[in-house]
Amino acid sequence: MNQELKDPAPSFTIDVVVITPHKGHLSVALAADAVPWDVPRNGESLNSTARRLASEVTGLELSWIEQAGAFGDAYDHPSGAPISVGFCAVAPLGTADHPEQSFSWHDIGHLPPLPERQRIMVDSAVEMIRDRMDLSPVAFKLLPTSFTLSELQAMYELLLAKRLHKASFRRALQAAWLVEPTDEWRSEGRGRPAQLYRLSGKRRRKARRAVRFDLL
Amino acid sequence: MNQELKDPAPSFTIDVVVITPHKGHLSVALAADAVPWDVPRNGESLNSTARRLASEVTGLELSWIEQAGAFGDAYDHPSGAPISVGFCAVAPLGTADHPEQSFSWHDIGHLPPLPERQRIMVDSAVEMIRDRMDLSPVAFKLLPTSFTLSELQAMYELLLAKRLHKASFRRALQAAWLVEPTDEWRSEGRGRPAQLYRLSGKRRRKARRAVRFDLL
DNA sequence: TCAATAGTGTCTGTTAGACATTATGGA
DNA sequence: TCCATAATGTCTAACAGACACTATTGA
Repeated sequence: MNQELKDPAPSFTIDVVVITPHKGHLSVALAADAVPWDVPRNGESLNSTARRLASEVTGLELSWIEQAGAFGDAYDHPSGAPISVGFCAVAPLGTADHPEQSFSWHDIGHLPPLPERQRIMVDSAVEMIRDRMDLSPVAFKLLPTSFTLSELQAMYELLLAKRLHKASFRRALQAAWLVEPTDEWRSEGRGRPAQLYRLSGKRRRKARRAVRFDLL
Repeated sequence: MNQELKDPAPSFTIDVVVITPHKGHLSVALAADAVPWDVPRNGESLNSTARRLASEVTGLELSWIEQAGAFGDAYDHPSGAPISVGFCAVAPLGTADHPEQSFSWHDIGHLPPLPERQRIMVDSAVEMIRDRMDLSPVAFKLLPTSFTLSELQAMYELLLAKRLHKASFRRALQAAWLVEPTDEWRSEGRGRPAQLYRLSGKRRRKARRAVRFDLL
């Protein structure tokens, strides 16, 4: 990364908001009270720059990372660049338990003061996850590869910030052929042990949605 | 606009894909076989630059214009800039009937060769409209302020590229309190005249959507 | 009159959500 | 044993889609 301003201001930067669940909330990785950012190296694309940054932050190859857009109206940015391309990446549960050198994780509800442009980016990244979770398996990428259905539901509830109906949640999941059971079970304190599931690679039911008018 | 390269390559450009319905298809405005683009003037924000460009293209103040993201991996762009911020704007039916000086409208199914970066932008803009139409009144912005329900349905069918059920469409529309009738009627050739409606400014029903798993 | 389009009423299969019940472990 | 959690079955209201029907105009 290039967080020390040794060069003149670049023409644009790539900023990556890496989000992971931690202690029942969403957390974002920061370095020196700023969202990790860099500029593309020779011939590097926007996406591959973002992927490289994300793997530096987490030590993992993240499987969900998407562009959130260009941000330039707020000029406060560590680089001095006129615009920054913001990316949103998600890391699975547990990533925040072992922070990489020079990064730390912060609850999105209690962020330190950030450069204005990056504060807007973090908000956009969270909103982007919420908007896309019914079209993209982003909620699954925030969990380990195997998980209980209760954990999956809790993740949906965390992202959507509302309670869901257990039976309906599982029925919809089953109808979509989205998960498949493993032969493992997990006992978590009291209560009946839960079966572990994983995201199924099989064909999905074709989405037979009616037109909705859920406008604001 | 700044389509003649008199200055050195800017650090980024604003490109605006203006889309309007025309003869039963979607059309996009081009100038000299390129999507209109410019750079922000002194102190101009990304959004206001895009709005200015869009009004130069259509002669109107467009009410739906959103950023589609930053595009930089395809280096072919008239400006020579390393990245461009793409916007998608929609203009109401009829806009393409009276083209402004130096702009022309092209069916998105039969576009002339465009700079690679801009071809990707046009695809993204169309996809963006499709993705957002159930959360944003974008379909209404592609119609005049008053319209028949059949016209509205035809617009939804054009954008979604599939046929819709008439009775269901109207029921959902009514349940959402989305439109209100005017006292005007329109007779279009043969058949019973249709009542004109407009987008209602009233409170919407709160969207009581279940969780969907419409993943690919 | 026929043709064409607007608009509505009814039926049926599907589904979301409420509720209840069974299953299975730990304390 | 009691309690907590997993998992599932049943009922009901709401709704999408199919179909048929009426309404109203121009040719």
